[in-house]
Amino acid sequence: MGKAGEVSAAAALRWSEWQPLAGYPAVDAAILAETVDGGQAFRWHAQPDATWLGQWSDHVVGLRLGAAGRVEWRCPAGAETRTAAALAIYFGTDADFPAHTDALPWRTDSHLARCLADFPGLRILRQPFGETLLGFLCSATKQIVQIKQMQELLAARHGAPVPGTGDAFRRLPTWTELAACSEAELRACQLGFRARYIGETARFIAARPDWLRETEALPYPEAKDRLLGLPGVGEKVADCVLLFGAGRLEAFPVDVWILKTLGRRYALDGWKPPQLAQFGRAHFGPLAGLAQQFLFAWERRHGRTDQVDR
DNA sequence: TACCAGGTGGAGT
DNA sequence: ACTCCACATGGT
Repeated sequence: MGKAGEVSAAAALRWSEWQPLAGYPAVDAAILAETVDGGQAFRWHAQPDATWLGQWSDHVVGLRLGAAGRVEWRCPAGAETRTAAALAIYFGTDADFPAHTDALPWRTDSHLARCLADFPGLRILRQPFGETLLGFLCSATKQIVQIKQMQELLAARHGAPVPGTGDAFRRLPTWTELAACSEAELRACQLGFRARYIGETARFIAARPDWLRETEALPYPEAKDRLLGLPGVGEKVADCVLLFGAGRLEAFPVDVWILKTLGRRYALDGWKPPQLAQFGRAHFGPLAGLAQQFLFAWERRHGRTDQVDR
């Protein structure tokens, strides 16, 4: 299991040819890394051959950078057609992120302008709604590397094999599968106190087969209200699920990094998360969640230490 | 070794 | 409504 297992599994599998990711901008390696491994998704792993290996739903994808920063992908041989369709959704290749980014108030916000310039091409992923909920239920006071480890343990121990890959890859468990797990089994996946939330949420969702699909389809305020009713889901997790798992770019999650960056760069030190969320919506507008991702990435790159350079 | 991590919920003011 | 704190556990 773990990274070594994935490497050998990836090597043993018969892969498709590499092909360009249509409709995706040229990026450098750091931007690609920030996009797939910067805290939106938790199932992408850097490989020793400088490719990325990622999974969502029953999709398995390799990514690499080709000439001139063009992103190329491959998948298990035979899955090319359905993977191409899934990639378009996942990476939002039909969405106009250049226009979205240009619509942010960077012209009157010099810090935002600096963030956009630092991560050209960064965008918001569109992940499966239920898997996004699981990932962010695991995220409370955990580092990204640990959240990734939890996802791998959950998939390895409780997820079904990905069809067409032998036993090389496993999906994340469905909510129905999670509902069948004991809390001890969940805790054994390093979930800690999150195990109870995940177990209770799983039983709630498993008893309501249409609940997730209906919630994903609702307008942002109603969808958020429903998510907030789940144990372990508060304002921040609900907004992450809607931003990264439902394409709601107005969702503005306030985590510890956004708390820091708004305090340091916008002179809002001491403001509470609810106030900051309101500031975010008012200042950044209907695409506040997209702005949030640039601020988050910039602060994690430059703000590790406590310096406050204005 | 301390402190921190893409927080939440419940108890006590 | 606001504040404080327990909750598990590995990274840095």
